[in-house]
Amino acid sequence: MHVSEFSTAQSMGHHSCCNKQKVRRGLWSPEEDEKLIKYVTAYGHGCWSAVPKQAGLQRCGKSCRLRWINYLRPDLKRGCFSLQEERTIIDLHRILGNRWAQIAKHLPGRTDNEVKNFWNSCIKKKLIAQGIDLKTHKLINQTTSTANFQKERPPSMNDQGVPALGIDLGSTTYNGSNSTFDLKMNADIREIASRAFLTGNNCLPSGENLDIASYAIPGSSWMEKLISSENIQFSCSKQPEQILHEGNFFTNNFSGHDAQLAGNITKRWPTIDYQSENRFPIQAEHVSPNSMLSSLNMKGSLVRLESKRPFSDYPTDLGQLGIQTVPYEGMGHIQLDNVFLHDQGSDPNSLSTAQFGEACRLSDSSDSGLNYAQTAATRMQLPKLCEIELEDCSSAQVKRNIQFASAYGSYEHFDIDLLDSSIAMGMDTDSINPVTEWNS
DNA sequence: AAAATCGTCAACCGCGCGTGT
DNA sequence: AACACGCGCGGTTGACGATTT
Repeated sequence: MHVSEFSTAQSMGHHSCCNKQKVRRGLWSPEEDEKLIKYVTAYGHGCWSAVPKQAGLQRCGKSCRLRWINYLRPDLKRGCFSLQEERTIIDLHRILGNRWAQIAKHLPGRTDNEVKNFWNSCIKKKLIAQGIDLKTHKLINQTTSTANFQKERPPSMNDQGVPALGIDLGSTTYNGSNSTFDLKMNADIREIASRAFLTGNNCLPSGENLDIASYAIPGSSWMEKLISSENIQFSCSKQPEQILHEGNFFTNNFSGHDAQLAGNITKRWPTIDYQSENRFPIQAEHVSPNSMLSSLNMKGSLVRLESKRPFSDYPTDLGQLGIQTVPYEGMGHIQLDNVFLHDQGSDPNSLSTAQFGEACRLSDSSDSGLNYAQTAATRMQLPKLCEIELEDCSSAQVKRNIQFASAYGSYEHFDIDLLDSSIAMGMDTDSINPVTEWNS
């Protein structure tokens, strides 16, 4: 492939947009770039197939489009991927597979091509070196079970890393006697929280009401400030390294909701990234409407709902669920956008927002399905992709989960998409007794 | 020092989907 | 209904610089 090469559509079988003209192929010259930039900046791209002619380029429209999207667009980030971006890619790949365009949408300034290249040239090797299966993201040679779930996840998800989640600590400075650092809620979770806390109704399925007053936030709450996009600044006389290892630092210094929030943050404070990035990314899993983070019992990443049949096939009347006779064979994969996930179920008033890229797993102790009616009024919308995973829990639990999912189906508010049923779920279906209780 | 191999990434290719005729 | 067209996507290629042999 050389810059000077010309070819014709007839001889090479190229795109229809190249049919009637000789087109250049290969790398773009600075002159070509300039022409394309000038044209698109002035007139927009409009119909790509018309661009080369208008811009005076001997390229096909497709090539112009690609060059613009992947290289010339002004909003591209360039440069190496940050650790945070890498984790986001891994987390999303676990959920989405090789859907690079979808993944790239969650990485501002990055293109699908860039993400794909990064995955193929870099991340892939790391995961393989860690013995992680590239499709399932589980450790190779380890059976699936509830107990093993945490261990099977990529290290980046829990113990060492931070998915793109709710709260970030900004840059930290230490002047020899004091550490100062900023806390800021990221845009995703702020949007969720603000709709729940401040606006209320527009985050609820139609016909439901939320008593906002019952979730009043203390005026001095961090949460309130964070939602309003303020930085919260902390200062203390310890070195950052010391703080990192003091699990009770925040709880000793703040009270009430703030202390609980802080305590949870502190516990999840990772220790490996500080030196290199001078940042404190935080894996704060959930923020609940009463301004607390959700229970520590939350089991990490929820994100997948599986069912044998298209979601819409499930009767929305919970009483009819017994219709399914072999619910697990050839399980499909349901992707729920705008889903709100219930916490472990102990307190219907403390529903938590499942964070983007993260999820709550419906454990055996979860009563999400059973409590559904009770808790419906406090559901709110999750603006990002979310899925729910059925783990190898009892069939009764699976049934509840399906009820839970099915209940969502009764709301047009939720946008439900059935993905390819061939997607490997990495699920140990043998450990489930699917039929006997299903019909009960 | 030269050749071989590796790694990265821009660019290409073919396919599928949506839309218009 | 059938076809043409444009677009976006994921898989793949190949140029080229870096590293190893």
